[in-house]
Amino acid sequence: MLIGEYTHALDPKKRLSLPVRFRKELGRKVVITRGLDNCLFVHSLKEWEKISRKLGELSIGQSDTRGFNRFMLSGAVEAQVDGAGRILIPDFLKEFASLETEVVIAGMQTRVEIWEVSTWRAYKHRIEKQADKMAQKLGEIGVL
Amino acid sequence: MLIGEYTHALDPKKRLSLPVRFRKELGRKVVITRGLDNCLFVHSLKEWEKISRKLGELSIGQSDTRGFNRFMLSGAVEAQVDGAGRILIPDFLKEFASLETEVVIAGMQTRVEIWEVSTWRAYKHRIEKQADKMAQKLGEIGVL
DNA sequence: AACCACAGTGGGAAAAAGTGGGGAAGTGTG
DNA sequence: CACACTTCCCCACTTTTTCCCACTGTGGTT
Repeated sequence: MLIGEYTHALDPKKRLSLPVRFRKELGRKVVITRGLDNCLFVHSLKEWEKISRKLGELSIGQSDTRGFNRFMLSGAVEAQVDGAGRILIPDFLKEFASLETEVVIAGMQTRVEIWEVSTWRAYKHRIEKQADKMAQKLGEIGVL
Repeated sequence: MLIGEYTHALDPKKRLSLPVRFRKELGRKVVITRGLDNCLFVHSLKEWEKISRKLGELSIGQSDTRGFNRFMLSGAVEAQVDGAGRILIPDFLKEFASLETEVVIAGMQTRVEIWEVSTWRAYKHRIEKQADKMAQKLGEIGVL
């Protein structure tokens, strides 16, 4: 289960070490794609196959589907995990997510997200303000 | 059943010992998450599985659902209970709940909550006041 | 009252995680 | 073909985490 939040450094060589807790589940090869809300998605190869299958099933007749497909697929990159548990972030993805050197790596159950730390903070603040909504949702799923 | 209120110390290594009364029910592995009103939730692995299943069912298509999911999942951490019955609180959760060294651990039936002692006191005062009001009202209408 | 058992706490040492950099190998360009 | 540049593999350093053991105070028992 990919969960938790970690802050790591993106080094000058654009390498990013994955948190140990994620390595086993992600495997030695991952797929990085553009994500939603200005972050990157990282999937294990297995998960990615599921996703690409689903994308393939979507009708290509609709232009918004076509757009979404291009968004996901054109930005997808296979990345090898090196001996130290790091992956290489390609330039265009680094730029897409406005990554500098401090980066947040967040587990989202089946995928991992990569955020520029400042973007992440801003996003989180926005979410945390909506405590009432959150309480409602928690109630809906039976936590409270 | 997790009930009762305990005050424990969060040591410099960010370790927090669980009250003995909770240990059996929580098991050797727990999941800590962000909670409401500035506290943390601690769930047994079993309880957490229920929650994460529900979370997984939510679509990522809607932005508010996405936000809720990110709040819950990125804020969740699996924690091993060590030989002395302690768990490790990650930095970002410690910060989220503004934990210093004195911490309140409260049983809430199916989950445990962790509060910074000052936050807890403030919250309790607020609730107690409301309780007075409520009791008064109940009295007025002849229930109590 | 002395004793024991155990919960909570603290600290030292070993192991591992994260990070940084050198240099070989590979790629593309002029 | 030579050059610049990126990628990959390896080693090394620093900090954090993990594991283990020991101290203290409390509550209960003999």
